[in-house]
Amino acid sequence: MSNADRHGLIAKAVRDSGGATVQELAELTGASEMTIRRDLDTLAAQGVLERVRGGARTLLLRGEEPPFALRAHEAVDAKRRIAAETSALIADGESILLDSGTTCLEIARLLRERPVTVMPLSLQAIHLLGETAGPATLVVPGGQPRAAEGALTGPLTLASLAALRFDTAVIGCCGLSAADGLTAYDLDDAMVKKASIASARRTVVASDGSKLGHTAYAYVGPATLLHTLVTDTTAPADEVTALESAGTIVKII
Amino acid sequence: MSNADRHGLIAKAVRDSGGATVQELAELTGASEMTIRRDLDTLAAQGVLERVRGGARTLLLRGEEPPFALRAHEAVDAKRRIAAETSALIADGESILLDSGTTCLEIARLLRERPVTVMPLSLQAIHLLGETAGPATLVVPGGQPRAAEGALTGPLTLASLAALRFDTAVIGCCGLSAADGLTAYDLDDAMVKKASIASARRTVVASDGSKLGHTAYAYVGPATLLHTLVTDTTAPADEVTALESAGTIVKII
DNA sequence: GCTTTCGAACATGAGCCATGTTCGTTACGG
DNA sequence: CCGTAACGAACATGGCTCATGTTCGAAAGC
Repeated sequence: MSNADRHGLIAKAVRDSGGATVQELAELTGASEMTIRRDLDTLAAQGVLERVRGGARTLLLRGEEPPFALRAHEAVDAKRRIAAETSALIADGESILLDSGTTCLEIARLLRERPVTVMPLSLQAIHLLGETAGPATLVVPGGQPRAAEGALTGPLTLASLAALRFDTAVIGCCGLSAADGLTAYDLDDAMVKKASIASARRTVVASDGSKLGHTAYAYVGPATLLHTLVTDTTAPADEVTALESAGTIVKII
Repeated sequence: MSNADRHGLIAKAVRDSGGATVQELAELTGASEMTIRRDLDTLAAQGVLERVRGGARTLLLRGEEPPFALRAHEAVDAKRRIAAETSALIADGESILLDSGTTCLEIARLLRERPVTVMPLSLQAIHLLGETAGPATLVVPGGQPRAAEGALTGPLTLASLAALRFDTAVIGCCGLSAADGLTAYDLDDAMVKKASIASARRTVVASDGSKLGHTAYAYVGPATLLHTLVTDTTAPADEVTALESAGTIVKII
């Protein structure tokens, strides 16, 4: 079992029952108590849980998004496939706006090898595109990063978006439905997504099926703004048909 | 001998004589030819030299700056000490503009642990400040990074600078003299430095002594714009006195 | 004050990275 | 067109780092 797997197990156990003791977690994972303690410290630093004497307590409220460090290791396969398909929708030479989130980070990994211009809206993607001298051209937007998420937001980000026009905006999402449109967990994020869509000729949403039919609390815009949705087979069929009849092209991988 | 040491030796040998064979370099460093080939590939990717059959040729013109990857390992000690002194000049709570370059990267490492707001002008420093959740607040400027240097330049950078005002601008330099003022190797860089100084109440230059009395080709501004210079004992005494009589406070570490 | 938990320090082992060696392939010179 | 030298892919090896476990003294809670 890898380090990340164990972290996932612990986070799930703590979230499901609201808390757990070090002993319980050691039994559950088969690791020693010392290792569990170290894991709990790590997860506490990531904001996944709260350390208490004897164990840990959950910090996550229902409906809230789990932290980036955890999501990055979940459903990697589906994300890779969605990323590959999204990348295939993009032609050489395009200028691309790339949203924050784990799926978009996978897309950044692929775009690095393509002759395109990319402006990523997360620190992780900036780092990925900046450290290797590939054929891709990197443009950095201004902004203030939101904690571990690394998503750039605020007036500097909006100003950078306002100053440029893109061929394609690749957007990740927290919630999408034909009825409630595109939604985000964070108001600042929602503003950035809104401005992103406005600055691009075409909007592609890359999202695994679990987000479809779900509605987060910050409204971005109606589903009719979206040209294409790339998702996987876990997407609910009724949402897919509703989105398609609203004019969005849906690619199911 | 560490990897970086050997790279430094190879780069120096190639630069000094304009070129070298794999055999020569293997003898010089005591490494195998295969290792030398791998090193040459790495250095070629960094833009330090050009690979030719049987060896390598220099790419650097006289007076040009060696690439970032090499400078980062040179005179680390002096840079650390200059960085520490520069950091000491900054009060908690200040908002700081941090220039690109290896010395400023060391300063970023120290500022990470301080309750300050930092806007770094290089990708490396953004990454450093963004990955660890320290007390420092990170603000990212927009811009286009210049290759391996990671220095942000262009209209987006200038716009970000124009939108903000800072307590202190910490500037690295390529050349500084009382007569010719502050100079940079790159015109875009020079424009950013100029705008940086204009956006800050106070300008601190952090530079090892080798840059003093030296003049690069892109003019930034007169030495009278600088409030404080932090340098080391290798700084030429006559330049130091000339700068001091022009009104700059000089700290020699 | 007693018990349990905690975490610092050290031991250990697995995995990774740098290096070297071998050998078939490729490029240049005659 | 052939011979020689260089090249680089593939594998072997060894050092180093990182994760894990163990021990034990300290600290926290009952």
